[in-house]
Formats: sequence, C-alpha cells, structure tokens
Amino acid sequence: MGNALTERDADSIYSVTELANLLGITPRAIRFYESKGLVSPRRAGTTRVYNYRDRGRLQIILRGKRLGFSLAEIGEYMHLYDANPSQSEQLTMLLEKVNQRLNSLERQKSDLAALVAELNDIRLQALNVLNRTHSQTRTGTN
Amino acid sequence: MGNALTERDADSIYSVTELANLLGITPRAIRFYESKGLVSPRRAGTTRVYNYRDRGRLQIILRGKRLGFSLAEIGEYMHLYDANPSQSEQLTMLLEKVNQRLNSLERQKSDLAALVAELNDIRLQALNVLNRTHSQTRTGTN
DNA sequence: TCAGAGTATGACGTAAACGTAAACTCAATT
DNA sequence: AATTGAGTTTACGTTTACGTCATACTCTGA
Repeated sequence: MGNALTERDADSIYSVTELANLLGITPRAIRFYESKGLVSPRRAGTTRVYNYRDRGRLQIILRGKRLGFSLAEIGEYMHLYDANPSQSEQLTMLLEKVNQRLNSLERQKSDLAALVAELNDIRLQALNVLNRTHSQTRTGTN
Repeated sequence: MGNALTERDADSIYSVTELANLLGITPRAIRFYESKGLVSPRRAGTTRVYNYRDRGRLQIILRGKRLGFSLAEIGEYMHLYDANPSQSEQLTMLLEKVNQRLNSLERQKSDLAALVAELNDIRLQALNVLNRTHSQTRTGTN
C-alpha cells in the first residue's frame, strides 16, 4: 500500500509563491537563489515547478543563511551536496569553514552573555529610578 | 601610590590608526562609526584623540556587531548606555531585541548541529570512496 | 470574450557597511 | 624650502541580497 503521507509529500509540487509562502520568504528571493544557481526547478513551459527536493534544498539554503553563510558559501556547500564526494579537497575546505563558524558561535555565546549582563544592570538602574520616583509618595528606602 | 597599570590604562590615548590596529579594524570603520554617532573622540585641533573610554565603546560596538546587531541597533543601545535610564520604554524594547537575538542564537545552535551532522555524512562518504579505491590494491572490505 | 490572477524576464533601486580615491592641512624631518 | 608621513573631509564606488516596477504572456472562470 505504501505510505500515503510520504507519497503525498514526495509527490507534492509547488509554484514559486506557494513555496515562498511555505518557507516564509518571497518569490523574488527564490528566483534570486535560482539566478545564483542554488536551485533549478523543473519548468512547465516557462513556469517554475518545485518538488519536495527543491523544497529541501531551499530549506538547507535558509538554514545556511541563518548560520550566517553567504549565498556564495552556501553555493559551494550545495555543490558538494549534489556531486559525488570524490574530491576530499573541497570537503576539507568546507569543514574548515564550518569550524570557523563554530568558533564564532562560541564567541557569540560569551559576547551575548556579557551583553545580557549589562542589560540587566541597566534594567536594574532603570527600575531603581522608577522606585525612587514612587518612594517619594510611598515613603520607604527598600 | 595607586595602581600603575590601571593608571597607565586610564591615561592611555590613541590615534585613529593606533586604535584601529588595536581593535583589528580599519581607521575608516572607526570614522564611519563616528559619523553614525557611535563614538565622539576629543580633538586635538582636528585630529581625533581616543581615550580608554572610547576604546571601551568601540569594543562594545564590535561585540554588538559580532552578535549580528546593525549599527543602528547598536546606536540605540549606546544611547541607552550613555544617558540616564529614565525611559523604561526604550529599555523594554531593547531587552526584547536581546531576547530575539537569544532565540536566533538557540536556533543557530541546532542549525549548526544539523549542518555538522550532514557534513560528517558527506565526509564519511568521501572517505568510503577513497577506501574503496585503495582496497582494489590492498584487497579487503573493511 | 474579457477581466483578473499568476508567472516570467529584465532593469533599475535600495540599505548597510565600509573601501577607495582626491585634494588639503599640518608637523616633523632632511 | 621641499618632502614625507599621518590625519582630515568629501564624495563616489562596491558588495550582498533582495525589493520594486514595467512589460508581456498565459490560463481560467464569469
């Protein structure tokens, strides 16, 4: 019988706008990615028709973006993702980039921690000011 | 007697290029930040002279950048950082933005985990290909 | 048959964050 | 005095990642 849900998913096709809405981006963005060679959907005549694989590619692209990779870098990765993994050279380079991202992420974590601490300080000061304003009416040091 | 090291630090002054080199950025960037109102060093005539506070501000700016904040957003924060925290409204907005960044950072962590996993897969495949090539000479399946 | 919705392909516009070049000032050095 | 080095301002150039028309084709329902 097969899995109806999986089948439906694998068979599902999308127009640009459908897929764009699904992914929370604009059709223009998708076409732009295509112009960069990151996706190449089939065409019904001239109309772009996306399948679940295209959708997956797009999701990978968006994930890459969230990670701070440029479209060019994502392109390199997609190339690797597609082709047979016969050249370990480019793979090594890519793994290196990922390691760099990991490092910058580590840094971000501590950066963010410091920023959050400062913001809490500022918030406390702000709250103190507010308290003092009220205490003039309510009387009380604490 | 005071602390000589601290004193030296608090008394230290820098030119644009000195500070730029110290921070690993270009003088142009620093001037650009100034044009955005993020720093305003003293002037010896027309020449910019930075002190340790300016240095601190710059470091905060750079940290904000690493966190993915735009210069405009950093500007808002610096404004808060400077002035007395009398308006809790803007403070609330800022805290909200920080929370957003925290969320996106959480997402980045999982995104990155997924990417690393995928890359490891690809790497394994590549290594398998290499192994098979060798095994034709060395004989062996594992 | 005709309006309206959807899509396609350029081409130009935009915001952010600087880079780069031009032209000038000023102090120190040769 | 002339050069060198560092710094200044002004202004235009650049890259990335789309947004925004303008124009034209096609398909579908009333």
